[in-house]
Amino acid sequence: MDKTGSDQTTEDKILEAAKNVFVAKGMSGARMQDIANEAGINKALLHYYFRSKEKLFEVIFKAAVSRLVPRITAILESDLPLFTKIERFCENYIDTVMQSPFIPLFVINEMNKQPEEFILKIWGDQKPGLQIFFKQVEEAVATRLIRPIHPHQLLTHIVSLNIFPFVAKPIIFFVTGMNTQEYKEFMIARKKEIPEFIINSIKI
Amino acid sequence: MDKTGSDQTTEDKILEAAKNVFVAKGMSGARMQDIANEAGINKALLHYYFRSKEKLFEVIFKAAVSRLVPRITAILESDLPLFTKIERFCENYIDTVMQSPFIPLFVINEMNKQPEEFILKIWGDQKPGLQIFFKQVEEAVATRLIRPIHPHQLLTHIVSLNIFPFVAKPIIFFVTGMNTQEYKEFMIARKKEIPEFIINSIKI
DNA sequence: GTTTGTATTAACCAAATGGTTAAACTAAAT
DNA sequence: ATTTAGTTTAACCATTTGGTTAATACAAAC
Repeated sequence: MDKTGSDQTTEDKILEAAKNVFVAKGMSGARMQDIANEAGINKALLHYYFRSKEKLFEVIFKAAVSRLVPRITAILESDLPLFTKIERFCENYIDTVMQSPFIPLFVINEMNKQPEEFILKIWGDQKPGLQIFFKQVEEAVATRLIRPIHPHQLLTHIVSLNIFPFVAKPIIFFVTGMNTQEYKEFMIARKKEIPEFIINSIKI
Repeated sequence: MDKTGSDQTTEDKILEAAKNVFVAKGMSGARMQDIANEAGINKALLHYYFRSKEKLFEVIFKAAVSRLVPRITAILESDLPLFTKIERFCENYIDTVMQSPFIPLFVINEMNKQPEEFILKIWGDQKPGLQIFFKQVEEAVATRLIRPIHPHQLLTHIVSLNIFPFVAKPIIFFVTGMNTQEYKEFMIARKKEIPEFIINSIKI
């Protein structure tokens, strides 16, 4: 099967190419011929391996989401102290996304396109177990460990600070004049910058 | 021209419909027939009024961007004290976007699709005048008004906290159980929450 | 009522699109 | 060498797509 010296299967080639094209054009805008071109294969193979555009998309979507969501919610659901939780969340999130930087934009788009379907696909009919985190924040406020802040606002701050810089990459490059290596270091630095920023803000 | 009792021109109907479809499907994925359907008009009118899909898209893109970028950079370029600047930026930004909540996602997508073209279209060959803000942050650090923080990191924090919650609307709804009115109040509250959060973090 | 300019429509067009089909290719097993 | 199973290809198909065209409708001016 492998006769060109490359060790990538046709299936893997398709998945990689499809990911790039779906990210660039969205599901509707992506062309099967473009995916085939990018993968360096004949278009009929897309159907041979994945049956339809929709199914191909589904595979990539599932892979993206399953890489992100479980470990993120696991941290927030754990018994760790609040500040440790924030630190772990940030470190974990940024590490995860740096390995697949397309995920935030991809997930954001899908989430906004069909919100109900998106949520159903990821969580079914359950709710993410964030009550533990919310209660923890409320307790920390009540015991004056942290300033008064609504748990929803705090979670939004945390997630915003972690996600947005990935989708803002082009503008960060432009505004700061960073190159690729500098951007990478910038994002790695954020693993500590963000929790420090947050904890400094809420700590009494 | 107006014979149905509605005071919207055909052109306005097209623009509104196109905005919705472009936001939902992206430029590639948007279908002219879908836009015509949403506007309740004959497809040929799209070409009569706007010549081509690309030109139609351009009009909407320009309108979106011109509503956001100038006032945001103007605040950062001004002579206001640093903390006032942060407060003004957040208040202004959230007010602006709440009037056209589709803008962040729209702009984020365009920015990531073709970064160079995006930047060229908005700024031409100039640079946004953010040096004033960056120097201000450095001075504030030097004079121990604020904790040491890199200006690039601070700007990224500020913009992240303001933009992301708009594109995260579906997940915020889901995770918090908010309804539309509650979400609106939540976002209005952020006009004060965000600068407070930031200033508490950096202030010595 | 007629003319003029603008707006709207339905039909049409060539190209693009997702998907299908059958033949050809490849490699392993016999 | 032949058979088998899996992979790949080029051609094909019906439908969709952005855009065009000519006729019709509409409203204002004369």
